[in-house]
Amino acid sequence: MTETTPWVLHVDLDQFIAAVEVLRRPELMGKPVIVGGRGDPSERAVVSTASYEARAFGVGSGMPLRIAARKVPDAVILPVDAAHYTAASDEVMATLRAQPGTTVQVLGWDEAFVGVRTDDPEHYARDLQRAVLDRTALHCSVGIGDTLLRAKNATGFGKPRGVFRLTADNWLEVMGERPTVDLWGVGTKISRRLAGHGISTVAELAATDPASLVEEFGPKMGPWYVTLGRGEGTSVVDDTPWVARGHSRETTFQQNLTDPEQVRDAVRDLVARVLEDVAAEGRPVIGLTLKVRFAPFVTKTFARKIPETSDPDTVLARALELVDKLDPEKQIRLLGLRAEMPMPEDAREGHTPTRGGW
DNA sequence: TCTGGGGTCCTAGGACCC
DNA sequence: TCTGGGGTCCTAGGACCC
Repeated sequence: MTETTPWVLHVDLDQFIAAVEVLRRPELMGKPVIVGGRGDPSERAVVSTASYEARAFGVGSGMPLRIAARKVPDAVILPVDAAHYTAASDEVMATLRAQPGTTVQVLGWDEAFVGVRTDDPEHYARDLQRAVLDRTALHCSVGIGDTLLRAKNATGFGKPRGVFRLTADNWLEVMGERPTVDLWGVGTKISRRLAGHGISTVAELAATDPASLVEEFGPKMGPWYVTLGRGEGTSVVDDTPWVARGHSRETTFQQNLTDPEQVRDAVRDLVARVLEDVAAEGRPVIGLTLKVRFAPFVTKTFARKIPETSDPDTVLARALELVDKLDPEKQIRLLGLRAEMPMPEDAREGHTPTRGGW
């Protein structure tokens, strides 16, 4: 073979948000750092990222900030500074794109797939880690795979600061006995439903007849879960620019809302904020979704298509019509508004229907 | 312990049409 | 009068990811 082998690398920054905060406040090095909400543990908020020192106390992403603060009394709790993380992320992604021969597919602030041709992917991964560290002073882990899925699942075994390879050769050996919830794309709900069919491990899922899951999960998702169990799927890293399908804003009220007029005020505010993002792209609005969380934790959504418009007053009027569907007796703890935008034809073309980031 | 904010995609069921 | 089968569009809801 004269051509070198194509590989998928999954680059994942270690404790990204906490690490970025420590960089601009070196005195925090080695301390338990928790970033979340507005940095006030008495408010309704959750942990975005905890440093490894804080994780040692059992704190993790998604945990209520209040609980995290209780677990680590001396933790330094900081507010989320999205603009700062975006800037740091851009530096990291620029570094990846600057490496010879790479195709970069960004998944979020702190991770990306990198497609590359090489006969020594471990060596390439170490070069990548060094380049990122030299330019941004941030450490990352790298998963190597022959599919996106295997690369993504490999990264966890390399953390922190390491490299791990997962291919068709060792997939079942490494992943086979693990619970299905460890798979990227399978959460707690699906893993429980799979268990109801006698499928608990990755190996069991991989050995399942795809057609047998159609009734439970539908024509696409049933067979797709078997694909996940096998670690298969695409090997193509896709760097075509991302086109937003919509924009949304949400607010959680510190005290539940009961007054309908307050709800209308909140919707006016959300419309204004959503439209800022939509207007920035110069695209019209074609649909609205109002998402409401009632106390304690029940979510309802109300959606409607609307004639294409860029007029803020029209959007506001339509949004307020959705508000009228709410039961005024119910206490509201979260309000979200999403505006959908038309997809350009060329962006829709060739788009692979996938979920959860790819 | 009590659950943020920003996204993506899939499915079911009803309305409507031929 | 009661009925088929196929298709599309829309709404609501669910699940997942970072």
